[in-house]
Amino acid sequence: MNAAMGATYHHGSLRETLLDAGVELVVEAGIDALSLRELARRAGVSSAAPYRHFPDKDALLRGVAARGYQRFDQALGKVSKQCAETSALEAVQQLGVAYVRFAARNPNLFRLIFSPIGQASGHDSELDKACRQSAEHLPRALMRLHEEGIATSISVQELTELAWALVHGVAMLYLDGLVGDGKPLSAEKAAERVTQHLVALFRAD
Amino acid sequence: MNAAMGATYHHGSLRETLLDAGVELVVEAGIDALSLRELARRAGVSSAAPYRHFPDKDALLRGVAARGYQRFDQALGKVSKQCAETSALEAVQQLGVAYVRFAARNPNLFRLIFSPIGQASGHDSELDKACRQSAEHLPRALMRLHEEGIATSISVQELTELAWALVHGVAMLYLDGLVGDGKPLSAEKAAERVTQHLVALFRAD
DNA sequence: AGCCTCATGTAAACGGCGCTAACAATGTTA
DNA sequence: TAACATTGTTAGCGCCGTTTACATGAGGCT
Repeated sequence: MNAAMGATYHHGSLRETLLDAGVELVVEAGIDALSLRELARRAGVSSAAPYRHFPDKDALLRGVAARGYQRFDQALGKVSKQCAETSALEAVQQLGVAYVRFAARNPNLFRLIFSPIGQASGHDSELDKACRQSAEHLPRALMRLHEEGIATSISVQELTELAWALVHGVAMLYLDGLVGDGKPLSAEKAAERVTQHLVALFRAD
Repeated sequence: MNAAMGATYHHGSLRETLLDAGVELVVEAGIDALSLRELARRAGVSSAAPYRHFPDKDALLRGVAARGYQRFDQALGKVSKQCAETSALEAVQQLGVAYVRFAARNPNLFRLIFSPIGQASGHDSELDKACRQSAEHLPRALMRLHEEGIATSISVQELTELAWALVHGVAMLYLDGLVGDGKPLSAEKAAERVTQHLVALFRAD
């Protein structure tokens, strides 16, 4: 297929094009603004063409969610690597901040991946994989914590629930404008404040 | 207006009827399942009738969200009163459990009130009021904590952010099926586990 | 009572949506 | 080259949100 295509009947990479446009549209205007017809328009094909690549709109949205998870995973993975040589406590803190920062910078993608669509498992292996991968960073960092002899009285699973719930809650409340009590607190500040208490809890153990 | 109405031209309480039907529909089938036409059908009026009471669909959804917040506020208020004579720590813990329990029992309402629609402030005074009210239970309980001399090194606002983020995160992750690691953990159990760590943090302070 | 007015209902229409069916063009392979 | 599978197109269905023009009836005024 010719990459520099002109007026060919077959698009050549419609599936990818639709997913790209889908991510773009979600990022710019939110989930509700996405319609198959609009994506088809942007890709320069007819309204029915997307159905050759996705059984229905939800399937396409799962594809978009999968890409969102991949970005999320990359953002967390980057921080994990950067903190490979710091203390485990520092790594956990940084991971928490990165979690909230991603939500703040990509609110629509974040809302999508943690919506029923993004959580529909068993339909899209790519989504499932990306979801699983992005959920592994926190447990890994907490495992390091155990290895350093910190907070060993609590199981890694329970530590994960605790830390995950905390940063996820901050992220969600931040997106809803419910954190900061009026003042436009930055997402990083909010995350730092909260994760510091978490770290204090670990230290106290 | 006659309450036991027959074939009157004017409905008499269409606004309330629509909101009732809206809550019902959201509870049963989720936000996306709600359409103005369906509500009109259930109320036995024409498709355009709802526009005499709501400028658009979002306005009606805000009304539904306001009712959701009122239920939420009631659930938390009930627990607050029950815990008026217990220790402040116990009250905080019970409040956290009630928060997650409400989310688990009313997933669709919970998702609605913490969606952009439920958070749109300045449009619906009833919504704003119900939102503010339901957000006051936690700070009040944490204030009692301070009065008992617990965790006084942290401001009530910061305590609120911490506790709120934690329980909100648990609630959200629970709705997404992301807590419990496979096993069907009850919402109460999940909330208890997490809030116990929070209480431990307060005690350690 | 009769009338006016206004709130609140109806009917009909518009464009946009998800989705399907029938058909056409292209790529692939024997 | 001929058959076949893939991937496009066109046209149309029913549902949706919303608007416009019109109908009904309840309450206040004289």
